[in-house]
Amino acid sequence: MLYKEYLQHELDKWLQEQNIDFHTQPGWVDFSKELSFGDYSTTLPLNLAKILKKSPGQIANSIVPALSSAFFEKIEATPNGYINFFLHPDHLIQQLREANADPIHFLSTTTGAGKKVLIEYVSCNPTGPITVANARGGPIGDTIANMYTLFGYHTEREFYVNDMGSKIRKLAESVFYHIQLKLNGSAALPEEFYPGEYVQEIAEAYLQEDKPSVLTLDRQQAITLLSQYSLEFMLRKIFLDLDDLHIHFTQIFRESELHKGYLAETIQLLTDKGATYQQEGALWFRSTQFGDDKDRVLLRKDGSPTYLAGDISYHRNKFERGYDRIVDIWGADQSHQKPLKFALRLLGFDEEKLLTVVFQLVHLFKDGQELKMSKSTGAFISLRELIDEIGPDVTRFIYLTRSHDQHLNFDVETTKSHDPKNPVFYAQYAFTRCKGILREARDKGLDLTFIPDTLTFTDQAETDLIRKIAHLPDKLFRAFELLSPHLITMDLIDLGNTFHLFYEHCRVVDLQNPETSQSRIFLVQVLVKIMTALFQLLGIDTPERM
RNA sequence: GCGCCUGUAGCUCAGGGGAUAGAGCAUCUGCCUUCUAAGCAGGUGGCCGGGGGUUCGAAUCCCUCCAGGCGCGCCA
Repeated sequence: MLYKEYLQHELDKWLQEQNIDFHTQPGWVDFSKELSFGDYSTTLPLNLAKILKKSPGQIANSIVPALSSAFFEKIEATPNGYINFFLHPDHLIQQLREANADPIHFLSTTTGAGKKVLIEYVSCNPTGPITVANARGGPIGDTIANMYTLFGYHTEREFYVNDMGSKIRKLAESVFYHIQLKLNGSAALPEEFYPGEYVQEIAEAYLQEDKPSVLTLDRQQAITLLSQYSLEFMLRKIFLDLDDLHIHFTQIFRESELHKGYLAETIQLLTDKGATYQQEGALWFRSTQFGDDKDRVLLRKDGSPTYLAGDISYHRNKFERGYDRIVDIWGADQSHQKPLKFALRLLGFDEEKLLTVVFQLVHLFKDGQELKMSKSTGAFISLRELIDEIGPDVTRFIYLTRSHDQHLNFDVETTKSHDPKNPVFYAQYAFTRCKGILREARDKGLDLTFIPDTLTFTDQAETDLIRKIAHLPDKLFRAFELLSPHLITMDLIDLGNTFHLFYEHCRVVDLQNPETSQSRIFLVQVLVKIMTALFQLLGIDTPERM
């Protein structure tokens, strides 16, 4: 149940009845700052004071009588002008029962029913292993996609492969070098070269597969062959690494698909709009017309399309596939957002449908020194190394604790030491404690399927936990609106905290007090279901024991 | 120089113009004969980068300065 939405609606209704030409703003109904202020609070009276020329306290007093509702036990106007809403205990228990019956339905809404969303993420260049830096889009994109699914959207997850660019050729040149070195004992270093160890790995894998010796081919043919091979090799590795983080795609889109006339057609469409011009042998997009810093090249002197031209075509294709919403998860080093959106507007697409989540880059430190990562120098920490050191759960959790527009800094040493104080364990431990309680209950012969007709909760720690559960739908919806998975992570830590408190205060399995025991077992079972759903959203495991 | 992001406790970070600025970690003090102490309770710790402005009210919005990151290719 989304109480914020409900309350905002009620307040707007009151404003209308009073003929006050004023509309509430989303932030005006929010969770109360502390438990003594109830569950939800509004600052509407404070905002009305000036218009109505009355004190906020007076206004609060005049609104309260109009707001009676079965959901709330108490609606209180404070002298300083807040209105605090206290959820009714009976209603809270009703919410618990609903959460138990169908946790997914309890947590979500059907906002996206019948709608289609495409979400594209990671899409790293297959010119090397996926690194700690470019993997960040993985957990973010995957969790956002999970949220869309939760809220009823038909969700497609896409990985875009740049299989046409010069960087693939550079990789092939590098692999070719190693093959020549291996077979001939010597080779000329190509002008463009990737120094990483993985390049040798590709060369060795190629030779092991008993391929016809590339050395008999002319250079051009050899490079073409090796481009293909290296690309597929790296893609397999990337998807294997992502698989360990439980990241999967419903489809892969290859840039080469666009080069069968679609890209040329897209450029023609832009030209038809008068948005391109020829200069110095290249075809330019007149993006300054829309406020861009400078015009952008679409077709180079040699006639080959730029990355931007490809991406405009790719997004045109996304739009033409008919989604209600298109989400791009981009690293901060992607700089062509502006001209891309200009082009799409020009092509007649609704920009509002396209949401771009830009995440800031990852910075690694060791002994206080930043480790600079670069594929071209071969210096980087691969995602694989990180997963091997700290496991997939901690890896995902680290990526998901920070807001995407926050730089992600972490120290290699502290992260590699598998620190048991990592916050992911705090939340997971709460979960395993729940599971421990249920095991104990079962061992003592209690019936876990039994749901009492009357549930009684008297301890403060119990009601606090129940209230936290009741607030979750609002919290999740907020995380969804903002496409901010890290808020879910925070909620899990918060929920864990409230549970640990409950655990200390309230003995659950207690044969001397069967009624209290049954109510608490029910509560723990609901919590298990809720936490499972939240961990699933984050793609993090729910261990039985730790 | 221009554009985007950031600056909040010792560290990593939450915080939708409103009530006394929060969490985890670290540190100090207590708590295991009871469902896992990877926990709980309590203490220490803050000119919310500086300055100005808007407002009844600013960590939050605007301007400016300082500091850091990223981008500013006929690379992808």
